[in-house]
Amino acid sequence: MLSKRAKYAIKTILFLQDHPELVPASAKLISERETIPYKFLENILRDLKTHQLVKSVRGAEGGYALAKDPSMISIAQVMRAMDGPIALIPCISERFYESCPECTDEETCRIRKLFAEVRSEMVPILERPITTLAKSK
Amino acid sequence: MLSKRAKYAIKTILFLQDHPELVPASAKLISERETIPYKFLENILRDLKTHQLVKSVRGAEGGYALAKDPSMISIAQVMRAMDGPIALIPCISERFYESCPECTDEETCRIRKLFAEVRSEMVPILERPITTLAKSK
DNA sequence: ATAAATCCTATAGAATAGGTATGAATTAAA
DNA sequence: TTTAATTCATACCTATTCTATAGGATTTAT
Ligand code: FES
Ligand code: FES
Repeated sequence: MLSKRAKYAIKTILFLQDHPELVPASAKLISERETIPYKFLENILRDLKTHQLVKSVRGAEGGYALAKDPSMISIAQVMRAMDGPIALIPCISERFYESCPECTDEETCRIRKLFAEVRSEMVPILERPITTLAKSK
Repeated sequence: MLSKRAKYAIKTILFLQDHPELVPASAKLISERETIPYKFLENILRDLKTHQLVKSVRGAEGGYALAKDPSMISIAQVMRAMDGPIALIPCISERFYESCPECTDEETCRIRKLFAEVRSEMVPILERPITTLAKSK
C-alpha cells in the first residue's frame, strides 16, 4: 500500500498542477485545502524539492510550484521519491535494484518472473504524465 | 514492496506444490531447503493454515501440505493472507475496502481512478493459479 | 520593522517488520 | 511405554519505519 507520505505528495502535486503557476502556493494553503498536517507537509515538500519535482520561492508571498512542465511529471516519479521502488520485489526494480538474498538463481526464479510481469503492467500506467489525469468537474 | 513474510509464504507454497503430497513436508525441511528462519516459518505456516491455504498433520512424521488443489491456489491469495490488500490504496480494494479519510469524493478522485486501473492490471496476473508458474529446470 | 514564508534539525509516539523463547499437545515409532 | 519429532499457542523482543510535531533560523515582500 501507498504510504500517507506518498499520497499527500501526490495530492500536493495535483494541487500545484491546478494552481495558477504565476503565484506560488504556500504550504499553509496546500495544507488547508488538501487537509494535510502542516509540518508534515513542509517535510514532504522539502523532499519533493530535492527530487526536483517542485521549486520554491522563499520569504513572504513565497511558496511552491511545479519544477517542470506537468507533461514531464508522473505519479511514478512522486511515488519513487517518497516510497522508493514501484516493483513489489527488489530484484526487478530498475532504479532500486537489489538482488534477493534468499533466491539462488534470478534467471529461473518463478516468483521473479511473475512479479516482473506485474511490474511491466503497472509502470506504464503510473508513468503517464499527470496532464492525463483529467479533472472531472 | 512485498514483506519478507509474504515472500517466505510464497516460497513455501511453491515448495509444497513441488513436494510429493503423500508425505507432508515438515517445517524443518521447508526451513532448510528454502532458508527461512525456522520459528518465523512456523508462524507463517500457522497463518497460512488459518487462511486455509495449507493443512497440517500433527505429531512425529507430521508436516504440511497444500490444503487444496494447486489449480485453486494463487499468489494473490497468499499475498492477501500475509500482507493484506493488493491494491495500492484502500478505497479500491475489494476485500479490504476502506474509504480514504482525506478524499471528499470517491467518484471524482483522480488518484483513485488511476490506481483502480493499476489494480485491474495487477490482479489478473496475481490471481492465476500457481500451476501456471512453470518450473523451468 | 514586521509579517509571512521557506528551510533545517531534532524529537516523539505508534505501528510494523522480522524474529525469538518457551513450552504444551500430539503422534509415530522404538 | 518411553522417546523423539513434530505441530500448536502465546508471548515477547528489538530495530526500523511511519506519521507527525516542535522550535527556531533564514529569507523577503510590504
Ligand atoms: S530472485 Fe528475486 S524473487 Fe527470486
Ligand atoms: S478516494 Fe481513495 S484516493 Fe481518493
